[in-house]
Amino acid sequence: MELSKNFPHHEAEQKWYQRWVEKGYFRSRPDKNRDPFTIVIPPPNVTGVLHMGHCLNNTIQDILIRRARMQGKNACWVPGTDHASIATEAKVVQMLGERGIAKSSLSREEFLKYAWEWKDKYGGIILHQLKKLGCSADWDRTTFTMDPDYYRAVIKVFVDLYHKGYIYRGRRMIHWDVKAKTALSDEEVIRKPTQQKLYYLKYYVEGSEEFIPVATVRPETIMGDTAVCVHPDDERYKKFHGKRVLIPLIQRPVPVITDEYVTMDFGSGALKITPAHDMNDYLLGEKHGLEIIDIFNDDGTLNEKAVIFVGEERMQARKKIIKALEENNYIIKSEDYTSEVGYSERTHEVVEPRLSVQWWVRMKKLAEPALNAVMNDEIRFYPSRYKNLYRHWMENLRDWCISRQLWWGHRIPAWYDDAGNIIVAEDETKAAALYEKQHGKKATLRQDEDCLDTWFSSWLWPLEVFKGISRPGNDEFRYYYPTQTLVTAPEIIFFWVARMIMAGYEYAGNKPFGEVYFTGIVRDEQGRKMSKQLGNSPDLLALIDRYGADAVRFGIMIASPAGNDLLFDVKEESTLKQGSFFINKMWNALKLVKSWEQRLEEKDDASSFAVAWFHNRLHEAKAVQEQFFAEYKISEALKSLYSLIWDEFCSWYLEWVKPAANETISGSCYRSTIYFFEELMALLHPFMPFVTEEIYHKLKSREDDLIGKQMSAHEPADAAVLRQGELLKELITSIRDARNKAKIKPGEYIKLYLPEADQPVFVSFEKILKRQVNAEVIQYVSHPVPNTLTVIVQKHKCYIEAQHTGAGEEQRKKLEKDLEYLRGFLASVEKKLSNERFLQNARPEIIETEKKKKADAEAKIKAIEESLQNLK
RNA sequence: GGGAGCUUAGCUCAGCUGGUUCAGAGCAUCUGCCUUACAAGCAGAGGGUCGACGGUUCGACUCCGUCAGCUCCCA
Repeated sequence: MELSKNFPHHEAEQKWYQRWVEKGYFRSRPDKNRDPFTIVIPPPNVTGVLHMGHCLNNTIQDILIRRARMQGKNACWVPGTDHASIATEAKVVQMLGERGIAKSSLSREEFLKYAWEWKDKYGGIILHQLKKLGCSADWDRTTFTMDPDYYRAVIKVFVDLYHKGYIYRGRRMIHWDVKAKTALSDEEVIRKPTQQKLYYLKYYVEGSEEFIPVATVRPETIMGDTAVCVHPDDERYKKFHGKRVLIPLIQRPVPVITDEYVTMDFGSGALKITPAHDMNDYLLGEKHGLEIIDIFNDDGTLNEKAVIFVGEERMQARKKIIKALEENNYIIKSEDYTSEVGYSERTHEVVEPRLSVQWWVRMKKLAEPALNAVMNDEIRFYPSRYKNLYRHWMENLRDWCISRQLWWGHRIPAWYDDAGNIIVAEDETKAAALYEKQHGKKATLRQDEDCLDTWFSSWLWPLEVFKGISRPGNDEFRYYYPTQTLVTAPEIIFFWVARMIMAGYEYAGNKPFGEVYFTGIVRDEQGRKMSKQLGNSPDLLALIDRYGADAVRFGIMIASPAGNDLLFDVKEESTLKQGSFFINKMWNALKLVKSWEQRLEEKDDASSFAVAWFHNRLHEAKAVQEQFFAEYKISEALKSLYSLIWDEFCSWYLEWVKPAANETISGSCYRSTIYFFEELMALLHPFMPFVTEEIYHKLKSREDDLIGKQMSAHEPADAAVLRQGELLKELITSIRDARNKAKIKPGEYIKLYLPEADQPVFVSFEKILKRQVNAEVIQYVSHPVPNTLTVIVQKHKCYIEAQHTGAGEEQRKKLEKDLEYLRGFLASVEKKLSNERFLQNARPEIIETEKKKKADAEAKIKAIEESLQNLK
């Protein structure tokens, strides 16, 4: 079989993915004879296109799923997308805009028609991109959060929570996006330090020439003031307690109140209270029973309650009011001031705190079991430090605002009559019936216009992908739930992870997943988070096209320390190159091994030591893999495989067994080599599925596929053989180094003398050693050989004889350097051993190892001293 | 303002319950090789007083404290 020069990734990716799908490897059905291993994908936005974050996240999931599949588990990876109400609605509005249609000109039904049109056309592109990455999800299970069943499930949960008393309607202070005209959850608000001006305004005391200076960054809201607050102990203002002051320009009197909340040395120490337009003011207002005056319309313009500048947009109003205040001599001074200002994640407008009637979920009770589950490790977090963060959040939970002023999403199942009575039911018919029952009459009911927060549907994800809400207790649900592992970004621990846990306990009485692995955040080479806004995420499909999916997977995983952020060098693409070099290396190893097919001979295996050594090395590596996976150190696992394949297998093992130019290779050695190669491909397959599958098939013609291969369990490795292998490597390296330093040409043969006393140690790998250091002959001697280079490996003294051992100087320098180090080392060990307090306090085994260190160092020093003698 | 995390070779990171034959890996760098799988390679090498200062200890990269710098989450 002729092998191409390089691994043909385009062809292989297409070929194998198609075959995997056709043979149904990704498909999972309940099977009582096997344990399920289930992962639900964090559903990407239906508007999403593959970016680095997805790539990392889904590669990890695929690695876990493929590994589980090869370990005999019933691996089930459920894919899907999230309807992403705000993002999608924005896309649809944009599409309409391009067609010259204004959203306001459409009815809700018309708009939704366009929205579905958009979704059917562009939605789910990302799922195709995940296939390009090689993701082995069960595509038959693809779920969308607005699928009919899913939709009903969301509504059912809303109705249920409402009747249980968890959901209520309340006037609360919320973040308002004046551009999108919608409420935002706390999480959708981005806080950024912003340069502002702090104005000191005169609030004249009623009927007096005296005034209280009040500092504010939002002078346009003074018309909504309902008090001025000072610290009760503030001497400057004690005389004004109980008095009233006049709001500048409009002259409305408001009381002076006191509260310890005020910081005396910030600003003027006097705070204007505007309960309608500031979170803290609202709380203070509630505490002191203040009136609430809302001076804004929902688009951020001033309303008639503002009295002045009615109809002006808030930022314009600020400019105008400052001018008016200046003209009327109300401004004492202004100073620069930087503080955090909230911006809408979607529209980037400054968020307006606003009082609004919204739907809420009471969280406290739901949170209890969810907090306990994580704290007592029923659900494990990796890395575990997120437990602290989680606890802190769960213990300080606030109610969840779940209504959104959007059309794309799950419409709130609440109906109102003309008097404003509320009926919550799953559909209009049920609502009407319930209304009649409650009120004893029929009425025209009007459904709430708002939609539910997207997270109110995604918190049901692990439940409803198996129809756990719409068809509770069904077989699939009972088999797959709870799922095993959730892989997600730490930034959505509260939006999503915490709420799924709550929903899990509320609706299934059980956790939704056993383990949560938090990935790092992907950053660019400048350390900036990769984001759509910055446009610093590379085009993944282009990278996959250029380097291949395996190289991309490798590149992103190798750079991805567990739980830490990942710096991805987009410019150099260095880890991608490393990945494709690695593929090339394996491809060439394949070519080498295949070339032996024509040179087989059934004979004694001269390299049996190599086979025995690699056999043990492989089992040791398998155990290491298991350990790494158990701790979710996935990039460590990949690093160790990389080194196992490149260094141990290619650089050492293959070189040891490689037949010389005109020689044959023993059949048993060849078969072992093929077996090792297969095992290595199996270990690597979860990380790099395509190239490993290709090599697996090229190694031997076969019917089965690597993706479905069951991994054999590892056996305990023989430590003695492993030590022998390390000794051999060290001998080879040291002798080669000595050759280099003595300027012995690579092609030149040497004579190698080994210590007779150690012959039993060397004999098993003597032949390998001879070839690897290019020795013409190996002899065992009991005394130093004159006119040779000495190499000391561990405790063994070896002598090299060459035609011109010329530059003995290098050799001497090295030995002297080693000697110096060892003497220093010995001194420190001796010092320690002569320290009585050390002897008293240290554990016995520590003292033993120190004694051994001393003996070893002494032996080695002696050997070096002898060698130096020999050099003279 | 509250909370969390990070600071180890040029870069990205490992280093568990404290004990110098462990200060390590990969990439990058340097030297020598176009050796019949691979120059996308092979064989070697150099490079860090483990952010700063204190403390605990016989002994600290590893524990505690203070400080500095960076990042994230929340008010």
